[in-house]
Amino acid sequence: MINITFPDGSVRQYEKGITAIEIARDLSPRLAAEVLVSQVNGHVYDLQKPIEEDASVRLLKWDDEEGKKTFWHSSSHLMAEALEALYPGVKFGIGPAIETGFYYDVDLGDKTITEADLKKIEEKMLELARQKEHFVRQEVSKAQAMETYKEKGDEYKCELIGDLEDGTITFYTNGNFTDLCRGPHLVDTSLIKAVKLTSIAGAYWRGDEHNKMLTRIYGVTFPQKKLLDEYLQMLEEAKKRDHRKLGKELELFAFSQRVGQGLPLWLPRGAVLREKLENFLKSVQKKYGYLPVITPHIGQKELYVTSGHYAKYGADSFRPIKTPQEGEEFLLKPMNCPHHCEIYKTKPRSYKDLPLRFAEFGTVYRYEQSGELHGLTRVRGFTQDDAHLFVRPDQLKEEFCKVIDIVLYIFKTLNFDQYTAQISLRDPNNRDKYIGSDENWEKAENAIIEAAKEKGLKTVVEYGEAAFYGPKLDFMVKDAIGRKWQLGTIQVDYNLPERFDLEYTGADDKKYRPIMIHRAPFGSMERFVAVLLEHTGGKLPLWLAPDQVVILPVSEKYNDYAKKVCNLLNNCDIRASVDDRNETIGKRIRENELKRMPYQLIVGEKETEQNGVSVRRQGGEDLGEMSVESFAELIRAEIEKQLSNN
RNA sequence: GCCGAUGUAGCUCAGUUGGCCAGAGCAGCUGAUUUGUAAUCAGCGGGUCGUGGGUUCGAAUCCCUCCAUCGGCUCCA
Repeated sequence: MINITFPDGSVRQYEKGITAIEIARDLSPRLAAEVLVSQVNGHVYDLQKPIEEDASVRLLKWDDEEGKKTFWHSSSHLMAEALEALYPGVKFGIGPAIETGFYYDVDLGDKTITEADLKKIEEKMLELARQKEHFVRQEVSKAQAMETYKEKGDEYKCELIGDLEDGTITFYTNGNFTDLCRGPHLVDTSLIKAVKLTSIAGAYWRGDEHNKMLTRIYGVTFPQKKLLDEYLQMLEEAKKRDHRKLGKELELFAFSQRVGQGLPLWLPRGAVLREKLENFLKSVQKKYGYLPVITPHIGQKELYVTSGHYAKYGADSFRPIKTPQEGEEFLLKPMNCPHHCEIYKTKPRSYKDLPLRFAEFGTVYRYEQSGELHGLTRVRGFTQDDAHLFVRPDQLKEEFCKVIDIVLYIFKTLNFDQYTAQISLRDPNNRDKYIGSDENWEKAENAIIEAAKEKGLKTVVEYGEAAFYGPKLDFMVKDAIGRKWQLGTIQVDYNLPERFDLEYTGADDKKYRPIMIHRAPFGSMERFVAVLLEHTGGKLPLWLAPDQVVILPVSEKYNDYAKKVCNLLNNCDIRASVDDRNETIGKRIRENELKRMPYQLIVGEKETEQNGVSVRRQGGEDLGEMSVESFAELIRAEIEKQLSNN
């Protein structure tokens, strides 16, 4: 007999060699029906794997991350089986589970698959799922595995097997389909009740653009039809919140083919929104001792040769700008840091001057590959809410912590209450990708890790995600419908101070090198506005709304009164306008609702007589009649509440 | 940049297998209406069918080039 310990601490005894699914059946039939995969002593295993000794066992279900992952991984095998049935001779690359769903990369030879074919594949998958095919694990030798796939003519699998160690190779078979796979998998396919193949795209074999492009088919599956419906509904909701759509509808920004791709045009309303965001951050930064600076949009090529960016990115950037002067070349500013370094160098600095914090809403231009451009989240010209902090080593951690404070304050004010921080460190196996000494890298990495810990951030560490000049801390927020976005970033840099030979004089009259912190809490104005729109669905908080109030006279007779009210509100710094178009009141209300107008004031006979307004809040709530002064006070109080955030 | 899809009026979309002058709703303009909390009525104007080329008696429709957009891949200082 062996002892099995459960997550609640209870222990039961079972025969040696019992499987997790048998344990589940013993505990309850319902659990047995729902369990997807097991975790034995921390490792995820097939439910049919015999347990040979004392172990702690968790039975993972749909709600467990690993449960979902196994479910989707098995689904990708199910899809592969369907593909092989429908397209004989298809070769397979890899088919993993992803955050939502799964994909399989396939080589269809001279055949092609289009969106129209997905339905057929879905139906085949459901047909196979209903046959309750068991996932059967089989250990094979490297030679056997190689032989199988050579015979099948699948060079991709052969390549994968080539990289594996003999003795660790396993196959999984469901129905007529066998795949090289580490597992684990579901017990059988019958748990897969709903299938949706979501899209089809090209993907390079092993992610390398020099390799052949395979066809990637994305899908998602669920153990209940209801869950699929909910998922599809979420996708609909996401579509409605798409910032590109909202940007057009709310007249915030636009793109023009003539101006060029990836170069956003900010419309009047969008410009107001941006201005409000900028002013908000400026006032926070003022409190934290930042000094505003302004630098030009271009700089001599030499500047970027000094910074090292030219060597790294020069070839893939906008071409240098030539002048009538032979040999003179300028680059469009791709980042603000080199300029800020030169500001640092405008005079000798003492240890007493530090930290120095130069802030600038700096517009930069980067030649992103055309296929990468996307709405406002990935553009070729954008404005960073940038600042560079020049600090002494003994100030590094404290300054880093204060930057984290700013980021968190912004998140709180804008109701991003779910966020994590990613600590991006060097790829330990590929150190020549980075510039700077090992010693400095270690110091910088430790400073970030400690600061994040001190601030109690929920963090994940990613190796290989660091910038080439230093490690960074990136903030990821979850929006109102659960999608993750990367926003602000804080980066430690020992490299640029070196390259620009930045110094300060210490108390001992010796020269020292300051450390630089790059930071952008929004990331960029473009990206932040995009995320904010998707988060709020366009219902911006009152203090940010480009239009806060519209006044609707019931008929022409009340236009003058409406204008008077409008003036009063404008004088209180409230962004109000009159909608006196010759349309019914119902139509004007509808249109202003569609524009996400926070407040609509209806004025007619009653209101004119009593010097009042009837207040409708966005969404339809009727706040009744009140004086103009009370309304202005209501607005003031609401904004104050939104900005105080304590 | 690569793979795939798409591109018809300011917006959202129709336009059968190539065939008279390319359509609708919304928006716009004009007029009527003077409106009380999510679409008043009528009339009018508006398109080189993304661009350039080709096939054809004839092209929005078929073929090629380029441009842009979308979904991915790669990338993201």
